[in-house]
Amino acid sequence: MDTPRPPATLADVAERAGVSRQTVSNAINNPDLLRPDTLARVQDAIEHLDYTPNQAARHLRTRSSHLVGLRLGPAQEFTANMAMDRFVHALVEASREAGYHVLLFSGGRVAEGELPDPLGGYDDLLRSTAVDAFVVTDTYLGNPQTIGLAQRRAPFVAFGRPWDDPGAAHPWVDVDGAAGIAAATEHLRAQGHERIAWLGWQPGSRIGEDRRAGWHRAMTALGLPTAGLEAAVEDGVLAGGRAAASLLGSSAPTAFVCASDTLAVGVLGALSDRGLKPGRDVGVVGFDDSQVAQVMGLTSVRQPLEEVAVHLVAALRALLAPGHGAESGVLLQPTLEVRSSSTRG
Amino acid sequence: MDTPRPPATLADVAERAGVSRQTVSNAINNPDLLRPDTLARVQDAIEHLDYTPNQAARHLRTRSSHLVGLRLGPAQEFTANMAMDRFVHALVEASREAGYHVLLFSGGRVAEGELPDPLGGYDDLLRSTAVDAFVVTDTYLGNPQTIGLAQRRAPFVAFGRPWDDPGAAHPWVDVDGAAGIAAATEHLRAQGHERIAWLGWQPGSRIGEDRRAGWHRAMTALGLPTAGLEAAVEDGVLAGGRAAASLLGSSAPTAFVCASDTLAVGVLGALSDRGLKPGRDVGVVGFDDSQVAQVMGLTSVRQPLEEVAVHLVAALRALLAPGHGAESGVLLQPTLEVRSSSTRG
DNA sequence: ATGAAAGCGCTAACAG
DNA sequence: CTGTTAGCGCTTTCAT
Repeated sequence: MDTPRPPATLADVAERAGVSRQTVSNAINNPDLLRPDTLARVQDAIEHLDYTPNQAARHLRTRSSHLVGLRLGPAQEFTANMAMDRFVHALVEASREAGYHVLLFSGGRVAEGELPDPLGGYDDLLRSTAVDAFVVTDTYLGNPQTIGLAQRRAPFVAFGRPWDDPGAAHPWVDVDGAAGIAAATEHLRAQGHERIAWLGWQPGSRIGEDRRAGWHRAMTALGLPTAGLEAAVEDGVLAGGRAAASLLGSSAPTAFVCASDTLAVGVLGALSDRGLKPGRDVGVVGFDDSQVAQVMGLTSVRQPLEEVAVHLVAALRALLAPGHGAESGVLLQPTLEVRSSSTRG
Repeated sequence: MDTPRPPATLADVAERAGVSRQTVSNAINNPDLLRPDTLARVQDAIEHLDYTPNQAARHLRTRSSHLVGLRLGPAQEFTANMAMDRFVHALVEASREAGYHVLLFSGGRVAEGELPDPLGGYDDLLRSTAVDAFVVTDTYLGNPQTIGLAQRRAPFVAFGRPWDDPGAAHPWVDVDGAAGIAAATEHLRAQGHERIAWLGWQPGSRIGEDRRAGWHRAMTALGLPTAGLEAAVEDGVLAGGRAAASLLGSSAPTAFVCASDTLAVGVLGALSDRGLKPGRDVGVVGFDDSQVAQVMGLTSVRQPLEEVAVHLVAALRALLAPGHGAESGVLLQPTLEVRSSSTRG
């Protein structure tokens, strides 16, 4: 009994307001063009008829869906998606404020032994005009997709620097991981530590190398030794624990800066095995401020994902609405969330 | 130099194949209607022109966007979103296989002191024909949105039972939390525990009450006492730790079953404070199999979210393509991920 | 089995 | 400032 009738259209509103369809369209998209009284009449009609513009029609006409595509990687890619949840939230919120929605898609299931197609899913969405643009997040893998997308002239913005292609023309936003790690190192120094170890990933990840550089740079600036104080392992709790145990045995560090929360949790376990208390006895800092860090009282470098999302969306708007010049690269500073794992007392 | 020309349309394909537009449309949507040789010719043209149907046009014509809306709550709602990430992944994957994409939206920022609008965002998306249907996840709050959506005749499926409305007509999928907790309780009994405590939430949450019932039922069936062996606190590590400490002091439990991983982490902390080792000395089981549980070696009840997503999408298809009778309610069984926190040795 | 006509609801371009 | 005309690309009649 409630609303069995089909939704109102522009024509319905026009008729009720006694104007043409075009005028209604203008009332919505260019209110300034209308005389105040006409505008009021139209708005009244819109209200009464509970009118909402049909997106499909608008989309077809304007060739703009107001949708941005975000590909969800085949889960658990390395370490990055510990923060993915927060990022998605932030992106949805920032997009909403700009009048966009976020369309999620997957690259498709990756068959056993096959390499995932770095462009899987992008092409169809774009050519079918389902989305206006993409947000690309997994640039830490190297950046095959940014290259591929650029070749296809696909509008996109990247969360992540174009490490391997300084001449890349697309807009990007990234977080200065090296600076975050340097701040963590300085924080530990301020807590009285001098033998501060780096627990990072095996070479091959630009992000990992960047973070390590932050540690090394800070240590050097502080006049502290680095020799024998680092280990590179795969990202995992067990691997982190083993590496920490080994470092503790060989070079007596009193603090650890880690490339990820996962590794830091491993360190925590190694400390516990030796009866050492995090914070009081040995300082530990992780990276990503994941739920795990929050729950375990682990000090961690936190990426300003909300801010990242806002900049990405701003870049998108600039990209899609020519005229607005875009910042083509933005590097944001992370913050250090200090918890008990790095403070004495 | 690559693809500056606009994407091919149906008409382009028709011309190249020497048939009418309609025939091309049929080749795509009803291939059976074409003679094999015509079909081949058309497919050839499609291939050569790299044609992809324009979604906007199809959407306008068929009144179906092939998009399902999923609202992201204002972050951190209670405990549920520890698993949200996994669920979103699963839903995207299941949707893809059914030819749908997932549109994320937010309820809008909730102003200080205001109640969030349970229907915020839904209405516009629906009336603007931006989405075909919704997946509603936050039914644990009670279910104002299911009621509101039902009133608006909005097509939707729910992850979560209609606790307060057994007569609800919408399709739903849920996980049998009580059974999961009962299995956890039995597991602890099999490990030799008899004084198994329940650490749950304050009354008012149907989900919380359901999980507690699973513990109580299992304890009774096992002939074990429950008196003095339970506590109800707000969901948090600190609260969980305090409650565990109190129970340990008052009634000497040797194991804890918890309503969430968060509470279980609190228990772990309390044990550590007393020099007790999880597993060996005291058994602990959490709920949700979050990253925290995986990283800390916490035994936890795991919801089969992939399966949930598949059933939700199946229900959606049935809802949107009348004829296919839908199952209107599905209750799935969780599994117990056994780790060191609940096993001796 | 294929084609022709009509129109989904909207907005860009031009007239008035 | 407002109205008219045309058409975005597709699919649903209905003929053939």
